[in-house]
Amino acid sequence: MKVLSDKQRRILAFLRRFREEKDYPPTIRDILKGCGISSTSVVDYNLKILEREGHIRRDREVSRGIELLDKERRRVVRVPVIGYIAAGEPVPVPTSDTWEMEPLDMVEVSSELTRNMDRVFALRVKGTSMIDALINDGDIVLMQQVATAEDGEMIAAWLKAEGETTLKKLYRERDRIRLQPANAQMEPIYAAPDNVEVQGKVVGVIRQV
DNA sequence: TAGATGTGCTATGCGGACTA
DNA sequence: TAGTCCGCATAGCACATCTA
Repeated sequence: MKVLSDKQRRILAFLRRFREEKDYPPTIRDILKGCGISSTSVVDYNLKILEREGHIRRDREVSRGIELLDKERRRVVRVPVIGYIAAGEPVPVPTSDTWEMEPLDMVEVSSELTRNMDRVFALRVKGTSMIDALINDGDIVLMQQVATAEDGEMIAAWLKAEGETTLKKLYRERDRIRLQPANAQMEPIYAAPDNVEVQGKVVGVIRQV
């Protein structure tokens, strides 16, 4: 395998960065601008080399048809989708006894997303209270089962008196807990500290398009 | 629906480095 | 020194999509 030139490494890094930021591949002209190259033919020339060397795959039939072929294939882990999260409906969070319970569904996610944490489960979101945090109705949130959380963390909070579970950001105030929605149209929920039980914190989101 | 724009690609040629 | 290769620039074509 040939050693890549600086320009080829720059293009490869740009492809990775663009993919992570936008979740779709760049055009040749995006690469041109992003890498400070002055001609599309230079981009094409270097993409041909990257393809030949097995760093990328190109589909010339479609626009943005550049696919990164990472050498270290990402490991995929299966996460159980154990229920829904929405105000008013309790969520069946697994305990140590019920961890192996039958899930509604399973989702496959990159191990990078779960960062090898244990006790990770998924919940399907019902409602739009976290829409400003880019969590919409139908999305799936990856949760880690924890008993406590830091201020500002997004959690599944069990309101004992109301018998409800809700997905909100947690803030501790003097003598109460504020559960803050990420939706300008919605008011925060205030509750006594002993009425709130943290069931898990959000570690990732799988968005529905 | 026509023109504008975006995108991918090719043909051609130039300059520098290397080699026989 | 001429030939070859590499990396690049310029010009322009074809096609798809957008917009007035």
